[in-house]
Amino acid sequence: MPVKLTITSWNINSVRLRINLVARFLKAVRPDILCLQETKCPDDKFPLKRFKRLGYEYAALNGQKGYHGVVVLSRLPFECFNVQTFCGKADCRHVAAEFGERAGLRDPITLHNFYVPAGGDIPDPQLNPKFAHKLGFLDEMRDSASLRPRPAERAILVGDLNVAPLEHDVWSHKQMIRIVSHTPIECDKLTSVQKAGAWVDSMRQFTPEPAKLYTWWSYRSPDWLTADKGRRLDHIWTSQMLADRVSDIAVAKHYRGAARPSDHVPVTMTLEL
DNA sequence: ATGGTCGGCAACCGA
Repeated sequence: MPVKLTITSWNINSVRLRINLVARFLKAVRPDILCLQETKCPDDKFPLKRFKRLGYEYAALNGQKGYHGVVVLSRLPFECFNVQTFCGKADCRHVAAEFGERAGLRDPITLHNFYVPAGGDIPDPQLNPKFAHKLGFLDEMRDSASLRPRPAERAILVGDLNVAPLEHDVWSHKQMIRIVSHTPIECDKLTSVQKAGAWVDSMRQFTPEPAKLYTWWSYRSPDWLTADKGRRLDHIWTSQMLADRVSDIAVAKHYRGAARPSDHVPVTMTLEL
């Protein structure tokens, strides 16, 4: 009996400010699991009750005051969750939840939710410590044993990875090549993370190049829709084992046009298990 | 070539 599982990743840029927008999305799409980034909310102030009322009873929280913050919210119970830190910082940029028997799964699935550092404006690690941090973070991801699923393992990695690695993940490869998020060094490092864990890029499985594919449009462009100078900063990867179980990827671009939107839009994956 | 806009949180930092 095939079982459908849907997972959404969304950089919400303050979960408290946009709780009504999130609620609207959940009522419309009803994903089984919602992974948020940039919640900007300490765990003791997280609007758990609102999510419970919406049907999302289970939460794996990793938040902090003011900056960063990730969470996995779920309608299905998970077995356990854990967090990883990177670059010797306490930043809340990762949480992983293990879905298994309690969620009705015979074979368990590990779900990683990431918020990779944006890296500042100057694409030189010598001049810009924020860019150095981003590169170091990607190196640690590449080297992390928990991000290298065994061939038989079922794992998913989602999040705002803050890198648009492919030529058609940006509106103009030529004009973006010196802009942080699309410089060769960070694109190569993200590809190394992917290679090290043999991860499959689900979004590009469904929309191969040369089709343009974006998940983010800058707040600084009032005509974001017509200019359409987007970037694919958000990603959904699966382990080899799950790659042929992905039946759909949906980028909900219209949420960028909402009142007081996030600059990122939700990306939803459907799995047939 | 430059500046354009957000959110948190209360002067700027991070994006």
